Amino acid sequence: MRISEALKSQHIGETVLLQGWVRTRRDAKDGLSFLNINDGSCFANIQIVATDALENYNDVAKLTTGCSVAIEAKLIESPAKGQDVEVDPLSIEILGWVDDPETYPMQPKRHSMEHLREHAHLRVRTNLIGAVTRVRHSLSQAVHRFFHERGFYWIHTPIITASDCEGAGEMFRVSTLDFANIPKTDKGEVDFSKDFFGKESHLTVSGQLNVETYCMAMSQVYTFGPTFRAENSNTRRHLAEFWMIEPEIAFADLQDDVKLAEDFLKYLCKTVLDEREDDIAFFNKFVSKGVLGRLEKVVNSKFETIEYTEAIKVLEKAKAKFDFPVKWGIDLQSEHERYLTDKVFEGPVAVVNYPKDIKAFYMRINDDEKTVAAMDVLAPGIGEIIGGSQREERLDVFDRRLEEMKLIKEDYDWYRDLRKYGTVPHAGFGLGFERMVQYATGIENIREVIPFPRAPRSADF
RNA sequence: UCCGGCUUAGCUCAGUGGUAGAGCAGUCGGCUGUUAACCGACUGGUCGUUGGUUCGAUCCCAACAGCCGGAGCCA
Repeated sequence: MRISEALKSQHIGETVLLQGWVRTRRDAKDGLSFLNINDGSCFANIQIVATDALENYNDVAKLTTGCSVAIEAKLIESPAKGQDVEVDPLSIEILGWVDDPETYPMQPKRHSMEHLREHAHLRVRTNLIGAVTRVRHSLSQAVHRFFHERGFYWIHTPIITASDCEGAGEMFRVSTLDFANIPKTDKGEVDFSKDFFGKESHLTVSGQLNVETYCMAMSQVYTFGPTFRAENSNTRRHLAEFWMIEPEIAFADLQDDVKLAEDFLKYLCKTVLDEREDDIAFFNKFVSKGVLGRLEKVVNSKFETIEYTEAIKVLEKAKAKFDFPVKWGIDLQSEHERYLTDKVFEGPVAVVNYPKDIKAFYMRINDDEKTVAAMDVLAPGIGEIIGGSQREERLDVFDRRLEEMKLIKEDYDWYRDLRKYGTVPHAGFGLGFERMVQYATGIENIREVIPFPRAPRSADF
């Protein structure tokens, strides 16, 4: 039986098999030891009251943090404060000792995040990373459930791409060429026709262009998978490998897109509150004091939306001093985003209709010819958590935009086909999954919310 | 990549131009059910790396690496 189940008082009196890892051992006196056991099923440990009535009590009294045990357990009402249920063990089988307990890296105390990262294979045995893992799981399940309940299809877009037009950042090269002997063309350039795919290929930076094709038949689709950026970003908000969720909806405009983002974020936050109460209580107490309130606020309050042009006016009138001067046409800097989320709205806010010059080629030109139908959802403490837009569905307008941005039309042939053949208004957005986990847990550094973080000069384990 | 700070015992941290300390962990002993138990003893360190200044460097200087915070790129 999992410990989460065993802790329910309805099982008192039952004899069950519990299996897990020792978190702490306390000796009350000679012949009486308390073991706290955790199996990952919930935040709480279960307490084992071991006495010298056990035939191997001498060994049990030597258990240290990290040892694995299997316990034939009678669940009883606890006579002491601190827990309702505890275990009167019939037997304790020691499955695995800890070699050299003094150097076991996961001690029952607070560790630095750096230390935990250096032992990424063991850090999940801590309260913190265990709780993150459960929240991350609940969120991923909620992502699929949300879309499934609304009739969206999950599209498995490719990880490897030879299309050069995703345009969302530096890419990792995928190649089977021999670095020591690279084939060259007559002009002395690398001859990618000799490479595995017959041309340059990379890891995807976004599944959006691919998922748009499926949207143009299935109407409501989404991707949820790994994404790669070779940017040399050294911040607490960036990873080289991260998971992204990208829904795409047909017969929809920017308002529909904002509404979808709002419903989605609310659904995710509500799920975490419903399913991971114990873990969120822990984060709220020890990691980030306000995280519970922030989640409840997202669930219970209406989403704020502000026009980019209005946001600029608000920032221009702001008493706060900004390092970057505010004027119409600039991209919002971190300090501006922070002012909007923390001072003006005190919660997540969607900023819509940005100047076209600072946004991507596929975004739909508004009637004013100066802005595009883009939206960014900004969250306190995270910054940009969602970026999305209504897509340009008019072929002539799209082609003009490509020309303006000096992009090569032929590179976008299959993407342009979607506008040639039965085009419809459509929109979508991207949500950085790890940023969502950060928001839900209050964890400061993104490297703590993914099991094995990949970042510049960092790909251990 | 840029700016600032940090790097000392297994962990979390004090500290000093004359080669180092605490708490926790560990080991041993004690304690009539403990809750990160408590009490006593013991064990434990080429002070991030490389070079320089100095009679002498863990301490001052430089470079490098890593981490943290901020910025840029973005999700």
